Amino acid sequence: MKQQRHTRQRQLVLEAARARCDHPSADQLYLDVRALDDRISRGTVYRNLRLLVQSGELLKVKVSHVDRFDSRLDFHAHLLCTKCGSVCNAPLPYDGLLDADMAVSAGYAIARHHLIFEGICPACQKKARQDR
Amino acid sequence: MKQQRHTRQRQLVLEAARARCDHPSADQLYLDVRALDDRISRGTVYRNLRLLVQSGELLKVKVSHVDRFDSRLDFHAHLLCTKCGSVCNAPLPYDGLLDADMAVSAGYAIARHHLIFEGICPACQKKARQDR
DNA sequence: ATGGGTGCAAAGTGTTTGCAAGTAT
DNA sequence: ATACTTGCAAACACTTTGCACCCAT
Repeated sequence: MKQQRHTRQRQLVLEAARARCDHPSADQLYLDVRALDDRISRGTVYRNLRLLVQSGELLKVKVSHVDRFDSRLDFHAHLLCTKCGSVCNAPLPYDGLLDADMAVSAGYAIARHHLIFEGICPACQKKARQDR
Repeated sequence: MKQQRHTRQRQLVLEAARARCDHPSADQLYLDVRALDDRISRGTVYRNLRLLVQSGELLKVKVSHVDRFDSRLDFHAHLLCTKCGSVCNAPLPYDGLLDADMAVSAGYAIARHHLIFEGICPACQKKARQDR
């Protein structure tokens, strides 16, 4: 991998990602950074996000068709609200044994697993009750 | 939901999806159907896939940024090979208890979960050994 | 000075949609 | 006859990329 330089833009992107815990999309981060530096471009944000994921400073969360990013680096499960689209961390420890078992039974060299719960978040449930 | 009609094109799309067990993408299905009817359009394939998912005759498999489809309708885990991009069914029973537990501990109304293992499939492992 | 990084705009990829004509019911 | 469906092409959303200039090392 090629040598990474320290730039103001990359720093801004990383800080923006760390400032959020709602697993923001690239575009959300672009808007956040844009509020601090109105000259930064989308291309730069996307490029830096890719670099930051490559160097392990961020993780990509694969919950929907759009890429989302997470500054929390330990593996963990996610909760996706199918109503409002929000993504939260799930209160559940990562089960490495699952990977080991699957490696044996399927013959794959398992690196990790993704576990995503789909449902309605408490806020949307409450709203649905009020609207009734 | 509006009334669904039976059309030759929809039938072709459904049969094409059922003929594969590798969780094909919309474009792969388009190519398969296109081989049988060279007048069908991409738009029609996409539209019918959406309708077939809505009516529960197919499931969308959310393993990557591109939509993939599955004619197997029971919930099950998947294995994604990060080398060749193939997707297989995982030999693991669906754990409904996990959903019930998460509903309690997170306060979500959980509908289901997605479990995706990432790793290298046996074929790619073998190829890697040979290339060494 | 060197070569990675930036801003911009254009291109790419996968999917959806408006429209006029066609067809299942 | 009605209104859902089709083929086509244009539009869309999200992401990547080519280029000339810039700047961290």
